[in-house]
Amino acid sequence: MAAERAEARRTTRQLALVLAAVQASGTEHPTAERVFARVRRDLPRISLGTVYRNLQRLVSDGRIGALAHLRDRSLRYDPTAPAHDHFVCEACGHIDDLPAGTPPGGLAAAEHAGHAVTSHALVLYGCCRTCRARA
Amino acid sequence: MAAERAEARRTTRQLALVLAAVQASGTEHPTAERVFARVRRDLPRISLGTVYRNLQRLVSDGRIGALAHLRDRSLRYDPTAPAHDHFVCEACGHIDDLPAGTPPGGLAAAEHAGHAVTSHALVLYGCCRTCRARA
DNA sequence: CTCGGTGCAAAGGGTTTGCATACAT
DNA sequence: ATGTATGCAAACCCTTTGCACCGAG
Repeated sequence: MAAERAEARRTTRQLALVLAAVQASGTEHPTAERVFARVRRDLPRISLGTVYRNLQRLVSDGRIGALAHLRDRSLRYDPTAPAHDHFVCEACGHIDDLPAGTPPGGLAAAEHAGHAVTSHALVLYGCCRTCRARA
Repeated sequence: MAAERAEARRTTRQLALVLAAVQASGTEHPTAERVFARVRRDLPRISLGTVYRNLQRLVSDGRIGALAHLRDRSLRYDPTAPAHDHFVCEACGHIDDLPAGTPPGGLAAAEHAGHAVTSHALVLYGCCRTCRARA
């Protein structure tokens, strides 16, 4: 499920720029399309396919994180690779990172059922600080 | 976010069978395709589009639940409408329901950041009881 | 009789893939 | 030189939609 073989992987301008775009995205959690738009400013001839391929590689190499469990089922990327939870504002769509701290709620129940839990994905929904102030 | 107007909704054989199929699915958490296959046994001429439309309606009417937070981004349906968490076995793919009990882990952090949390989705991943026994 | 639901088929969008070429090693 | 990564475009998958007909109320 992680990188298996370092293999003969080349360092291309495309890969570097895709990584840079995600790293520079802060808390935006960009979609592939958005990363594409950003990288395109420096490399106008890059293709969406290449962006997807590099994004995939960076994720499986553990260099960036992926967010694949949002309610709208969009696929987003995260400069922070280690697993952590997220808060999604239903008003503005902003996605905030949450510290990975506490263990997930259903853990005890799952283990009581005999399952071994190795990871989890948690998304909180609500109205963010900014939107609440605005209302 | 829920049903807004009862309106003039008709009870068709298709709707009833789609509901029945989900209700009979136990803990399978079927995809639309699977519901389609099942309903087709009784109504060979039903179309996938109709299944999707009825599934949508049943969800927004709160008669069944939807699971849109899986890592593989598949969309699944659940006879249990009230929100609850899930455990996914990475070995066999089985999805188990977890009691809705405890509040989610990052709650305190999110509220500390000034966000108002109204709901959440939690999916635990690991190896289920059965697969562990098998190994 | 009405108009909401259905079947069919085509459209959509987001992501992946095949292929010839370009380029990192 | 060697073979990986790229660009392009077509293919894919899953879900949604448009439209004419059907049938529940």
